[in-house]
Amino acid sequence: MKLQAIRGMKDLLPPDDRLWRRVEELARQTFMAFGFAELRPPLVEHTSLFARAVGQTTDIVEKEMYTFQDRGGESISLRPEATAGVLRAYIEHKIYASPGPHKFFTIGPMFRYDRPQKGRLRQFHQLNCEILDEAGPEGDAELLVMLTQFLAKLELGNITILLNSLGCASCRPAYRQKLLNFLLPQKDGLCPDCQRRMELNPLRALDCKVERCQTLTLNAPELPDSVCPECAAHFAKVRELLDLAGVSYKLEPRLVRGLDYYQRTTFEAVCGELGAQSAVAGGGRYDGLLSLLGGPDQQGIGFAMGMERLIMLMPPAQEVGPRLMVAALGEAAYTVMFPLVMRLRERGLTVEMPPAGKSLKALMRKADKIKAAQVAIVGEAELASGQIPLKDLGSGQQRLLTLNDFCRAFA
RNA sequence: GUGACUGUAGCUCAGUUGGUUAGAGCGCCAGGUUGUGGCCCUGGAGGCCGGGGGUUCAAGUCCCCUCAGUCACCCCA
Repeated sequence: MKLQAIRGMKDLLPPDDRLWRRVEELARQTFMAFGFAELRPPLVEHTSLFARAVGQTTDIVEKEMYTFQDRGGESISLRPEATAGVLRAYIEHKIYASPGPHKFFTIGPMFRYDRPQKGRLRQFHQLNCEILDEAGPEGDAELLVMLTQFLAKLELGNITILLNSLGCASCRPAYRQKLLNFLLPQKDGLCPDCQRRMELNPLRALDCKVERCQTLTLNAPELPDSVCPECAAHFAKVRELLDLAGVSYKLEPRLVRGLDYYQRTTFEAVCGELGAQSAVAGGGRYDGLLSLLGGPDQQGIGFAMGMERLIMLMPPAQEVGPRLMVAALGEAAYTVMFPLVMRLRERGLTVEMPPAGKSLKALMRKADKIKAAQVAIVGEAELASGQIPLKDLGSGQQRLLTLNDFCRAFA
């Protein structure tokens, strides 16, 4: 037996649990203020759902999914992203029949069989938001404002929003051809990856990291100049609303998303401190995806944030000790203090009471080690006098309280 | 899937051209100190040297394989 976590999958250990809770609580609070409700799809879906939604030829579907047969012989997969499951639920439960827009958020683990590195795990966690049955640019803007507000509340700093428009089903094919016409004559000069990209997704050649490819594509046609008037108007309105809301962003004509379903507005939130995996959030509009999955002819837009990447940008978690430690010297003291401690806990106070068998020195060392804010020492003498010393470990000050006052002190 | 670097105590790391019984600091436990912690002193526990194979009289050290970690490519959040 291998006593070792699966590669690329990590245990969440204290004190980091505090960071995770803070992110999740802040996310729920922020998303709900914008009218989002939580939708939790299963972690596993039919493989065909992801193949259809994410794109048959994407790397995610082709080589990164955890796919296996269940005992009934069906091909099922661990979700590599959240949108597909949310849309499936939206269609299956006919949520589209009631008036939109509908706003959902999903928080949880995603799975991709990648080679682990900084900011990249095989089980990672995303905060995911979708607005469905929303065709107008107001939805795009609202979502981006919400994302910006959330990142600001986390006080991460140094994050840039990159914004682009990919065009729609009617104008993107023309652009794609225009780009291919530009790339084809210099195919031999491009890196092997870009030559492959020309087959699969030529737009990706635009953000290649190889210097030679960047030089060769310097004068390549760019998206915002090539989209149709409708897409251009949509994009202009999104930017106008963002300006009104005071959201700053950077236009990035070469920003391309890797999932097939994105159209029109796309965006990414990046931070240089993260190393190679610099995107903390990414998303965009996916008009046409609902109908592609057999749903209604409604539009949608969404984003996902990588929780591990957010947390890497936060200051490290500090151990926080209990508010009070009761040091009971001897069984008699323990018996008296036990019900009191239980009552304090009932009120929500964090209280520790180690077993009675230890020496005073050991108890005091423990109080220090667990960083208790205050210590009450109770032994034979205190029981006899009815006076309990309560010591503040920060200031070193000590005061005497009766048992009654002691309980009241923490009310 | 490709490449580079790294695996020695709970943690951070030493360990010589291969050579006796593998070390340090921190942490942990106990004592110095019989009811007041942090500092100091003393003692103690704790190691399949990631795993397997090979070379050798002899391997933590050299070679091969493997697993894992880290970073980068790729991909993406």
